[in-house]
Amino acid sequence: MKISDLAERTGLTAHTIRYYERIGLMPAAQRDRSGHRAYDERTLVWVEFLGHLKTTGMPIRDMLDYARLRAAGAGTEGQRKAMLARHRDAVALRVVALTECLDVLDAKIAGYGD
Amino acid sequence: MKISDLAERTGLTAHTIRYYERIGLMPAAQRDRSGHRAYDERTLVWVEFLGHLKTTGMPIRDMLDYARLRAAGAGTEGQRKAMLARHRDAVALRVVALTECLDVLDAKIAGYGD
DNA sequence: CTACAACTTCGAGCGCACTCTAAGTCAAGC
DNA sequence: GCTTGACTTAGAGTGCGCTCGAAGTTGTAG
Repeated sequence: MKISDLAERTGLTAHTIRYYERIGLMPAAQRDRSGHRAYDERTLVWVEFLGHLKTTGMPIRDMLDYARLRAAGAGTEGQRKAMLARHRDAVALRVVALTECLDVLDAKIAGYGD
Repeated sequence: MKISDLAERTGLTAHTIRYYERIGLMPAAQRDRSGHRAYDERTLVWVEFLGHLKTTGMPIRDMLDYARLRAAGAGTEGQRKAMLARHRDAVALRVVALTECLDVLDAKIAGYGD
């Protein structure tokens, strides 16, 4: 898979994918004989997971912490699990806050009449 | 109410409140005899409402559109209601997306075992 | 009278997450 | 053989939403 294919399948741009590699969010890509990046399905899964973290508002610096633990391999599972659990709880709180805001918005909208 | 009081009651800083006024998110404040900004309860309500829009991810440029309609007064209620309704729907979609991501996170966390 | 905190304006600076440009390389199709 | 287009690098630029600093004024407490 070339960078343009990965871009299409993830919704990122090739620019953004190179940026992610540069800052360490993605491991250095394999290269084909002409020096172009060549990706496999495992990379796709990783980028999609990063997408979930991004959707839920995790800052890149935290994704980097997670990526570094992942790169460190065995022995870091506990820390990774704890990180994700903390993040999960924060997201759940945000869902509650958003739901409350929806009520406020609905009330305001209703207040405008027809 | 002085700017420091409004700051304390809204959780914003005085710097941010002046910034909001500068860009047009808040109407030019009344001044006391020494030139200091003096706020009433209505301003507090407005800032709290801006807080709801911010919490739900509305960009400042959209808040500005809303603020301008509000400043224009009567006759813009329909547009304001439509804006809020569109925003409400977008927020509802985000809540759904976040909830789906929570499931993904839970699955991932469970995958790490104990 | 003096010290001090809180206010004022203007404008620069910052952190985040991209986003784009320039200049160059390479493989495939006509 | 030449054009086309996707790739490569390094580094600069962008938009958002603050955030801070400098320099000056004002009201209150001791």
